[in-house]
Amino acid sequence: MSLQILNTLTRTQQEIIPRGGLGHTLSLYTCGPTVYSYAHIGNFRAYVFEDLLQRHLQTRGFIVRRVMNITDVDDKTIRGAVAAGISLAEFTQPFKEAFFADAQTLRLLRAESYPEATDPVQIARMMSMITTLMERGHAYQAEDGSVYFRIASFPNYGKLARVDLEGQRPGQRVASDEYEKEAVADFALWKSWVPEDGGVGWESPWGKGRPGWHIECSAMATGLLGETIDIHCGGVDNIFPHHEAEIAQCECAGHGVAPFVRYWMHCAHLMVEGSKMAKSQGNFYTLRDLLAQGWTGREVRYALISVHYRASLNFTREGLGAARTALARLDAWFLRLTEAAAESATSDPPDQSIEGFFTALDDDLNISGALAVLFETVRESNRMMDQGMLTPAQARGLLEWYGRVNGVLALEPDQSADQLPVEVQQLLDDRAAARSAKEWKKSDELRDQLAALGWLLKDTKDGQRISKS
RNA sequence: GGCGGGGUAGCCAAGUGGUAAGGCCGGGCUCUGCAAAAGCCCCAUGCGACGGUUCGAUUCCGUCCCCCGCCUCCA
Repeated sequence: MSLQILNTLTRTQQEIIPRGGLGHTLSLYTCGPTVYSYAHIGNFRAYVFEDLLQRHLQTRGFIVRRVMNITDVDDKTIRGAVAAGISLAEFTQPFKEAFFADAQTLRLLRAESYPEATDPVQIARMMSMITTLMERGHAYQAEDGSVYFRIASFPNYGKLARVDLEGQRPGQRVASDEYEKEAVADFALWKSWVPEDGGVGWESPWGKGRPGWHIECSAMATGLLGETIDIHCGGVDNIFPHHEAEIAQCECAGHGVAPFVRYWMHCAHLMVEGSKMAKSQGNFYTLRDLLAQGWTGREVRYALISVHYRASLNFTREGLGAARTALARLDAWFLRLTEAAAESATSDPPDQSIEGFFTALDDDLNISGALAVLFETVRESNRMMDQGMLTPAQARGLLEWYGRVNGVLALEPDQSADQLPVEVQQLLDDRAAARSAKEWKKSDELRDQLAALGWLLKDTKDGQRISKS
């Protein structure tokens, strides 16, 4: 089966074929963060989905060129900078750094580039696009100095979201401060400077101002990936108006031959404990919040990745707990398999059926089906090891398979490079000695001492295993 | 109102016109000096409601109910 995804544009499932044909580079544009604050767990749901997509594409042999933008100028960033009395760059810098740190914690693959909206190169490209749109009659400057996209000039507007502008005539929704626009739905390409913008602004042919949000993505996407992009991802809330606007801008400013994007993919939102995540409800989490609660990046990753991207995800404490338990099971299985394979230099290929992990993902990233294959394989091979029926070569074959599986899931245990504290190591050594002398009472006392220090001890047939409790 | 996504066991969640994957929780057992851990087994005559088509529907059709999102630069 070929790799297929549900294309928002056509609302049908389609095989992914790069623009240049199979074997050619596949361009992937993923909407990135607006760095006015720490990204929240809902943002990361989208990024984890995109990571799964990229990893699976690569596993299937696609050569992926991915770009993710950083929006570092908009209403919120300006408001934050002005409120803090610092420059826009000073304000956004820590949030940019936090974003990359969080992305690493969640094991997200790096994109090829992370263009920033305030980059002079990008600003210049935005102005160039706006100029073209003006020249072609797709944009106009209003009385307030702002430049707007003239939606009436683009009959295809609404094709992605399938909205009918006829049904949204100006009326109850006209904001009082938008009187200068020709039509309500016209959106800003260039926002003219206002006092609230403080020191933020760029000189342009239309006066001092700043770019509109939609034009940022349009300019960065086409500038780095070309006028036609293969796949463009984002959250469902971006379908309208953001992505609709991007289509309008790109297809009107470009050479007009090809579509801006060939495959649109959108992930659903997540909820927290059954409710919409909102600051007012007190269920608004950043990754940092979760780490502070004792969860690890890979546990959060598992919780986010294990629900199909188009289904709304109910993010709960129970779900995180389930992630922790399931990961522990995978870890234990991997360790056991590694030991079973130790004496084998060769590997026997596993049953072909476990390739079902990948064919499930081929079907619009059916992660549930894929995980089912993984856990069935875990149970079946555990059963064989219980019975002493799994040969070392078979174990090695399974390990190699799991290596490919993990290339997509990225759920391996964290590297615990840290040395054990000296006193802990001493207690462990003492206990090992006591155990070999069968001094159970002393052994138990030492275990209690370790527990008091915050260490959890487990006796396995290969000796003591310790972890932080 | 318009557009879109959903309602499957306590929770999360696949899937098929032919009698319900997987994960977590729970129960049982095995192993172990004990404990913990780990492993195996069990766990929905039922798939929002009501009609219809069919030999047979959770899966197809119709009607209805409920949840979530977008239509206000929020993933």
